[in-house]
Amino acid sequence: MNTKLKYFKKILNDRGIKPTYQRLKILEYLSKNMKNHPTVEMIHEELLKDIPIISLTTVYNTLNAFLEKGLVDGVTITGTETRYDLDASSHHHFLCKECGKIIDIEVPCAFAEGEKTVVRGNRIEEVHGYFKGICKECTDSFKNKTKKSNISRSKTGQPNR
Amino acid sequence: MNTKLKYFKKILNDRGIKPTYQRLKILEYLSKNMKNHPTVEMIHEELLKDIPIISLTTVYNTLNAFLEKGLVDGVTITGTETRYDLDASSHHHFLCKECGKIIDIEVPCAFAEGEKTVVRGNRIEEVHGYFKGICKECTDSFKNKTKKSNISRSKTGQPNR
DNA sequence: TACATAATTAAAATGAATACAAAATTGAAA
DNA sequence: TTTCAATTTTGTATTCATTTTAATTATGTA
Ligand SMILES: [Mn+2]
Ligand SMILES: [Mn+2]
Ligand SMILES: [Zn+2]
Ligand SMILES: [Zn+2]
Repeated sequence: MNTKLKYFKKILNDRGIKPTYQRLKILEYLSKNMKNHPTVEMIHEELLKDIPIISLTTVYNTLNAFLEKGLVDGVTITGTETRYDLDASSHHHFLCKECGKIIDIEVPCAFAEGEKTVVRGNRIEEVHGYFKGICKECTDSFKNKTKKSNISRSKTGQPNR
Repeated sequence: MNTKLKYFKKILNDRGIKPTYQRLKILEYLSKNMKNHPTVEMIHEELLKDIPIISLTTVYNTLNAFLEKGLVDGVTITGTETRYDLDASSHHHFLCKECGKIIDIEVPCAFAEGEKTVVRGNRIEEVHGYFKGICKECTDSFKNKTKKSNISRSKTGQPNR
């Protein structure tokens, strides 16, 4: 049997989740898409290629099971749907308003690092931090576009519209 | 005319929002419930007492207009619905898993305070930070319950169930 | 008054997530 | 191997927040 799947099997067993085929494939997908923070829809869509009859409900059920056992984290940042993250350690995210991608961001934060577990008397169990803005790549590609149009203006002598 | 409503009228005018009756009342409600972070439903429910035919759509429309003009902030923290906050300055929140309330939390954060506007090359436009856990009041009332049952046990000699 | 524009409303549509019950699978015990 | 209960998967229906659409109403101006 696939050595990777054996590894995933152990992970599920360790968390007290019975390792079924669909659960293994969902876990496999998550591990391959660590940095994508996929939606339920994305996971389902992709798995349909391998398991043509896997139901959306199963993906929901599985992810909820994973959530309960702390195997994954749910990232609610777009406001419309939950994104799933196999990295369940508390870390920050950045959502690009231009290209829509969600990336991990490392920032110094005593709360995320678990150094402080209480704020003003309130006991912290979860820390959620994220930014919205324009990502590096989108900023750069905008600069490039501007530069190009400057060149074309200098050639034509026409102002940009 | 109500002096407060005149004040709200100015606020809307300054933001380029035509001050209609329903908009003024929604703004008034928000100002009275600053610390509540109400849902659309809560706002609608309450306003129905004053304006028996105000529609849920109008509340949605109005809040979306307020959001666009930066008059309010949308707090998505429960995962199910948006909570609205007349304090649009970026600040942290705490959601109590026990009693469900959402409170403002002041924490030292260079990003929320606007000192840093870029993280690893990505341009920040919004900063969102919140915690989930057990609030001070709920923690205290749990302690009290425990203490009480200890007293009652010492009186009755019976173990707690 | 008449017309244009904007705001409000009710009704319908959308979309993520859950509830539910039937069918399929699993894993022992007999 | 057969049996049988427990668990999982599946498809469908439903819920719930929010958006869209289109009709109605209010507002302002010529
Ligand atoms: Mn992440
Ligand atoms: Mn607040
Ligand atoms: Zn981008
Ligand atoms: Zn509480």
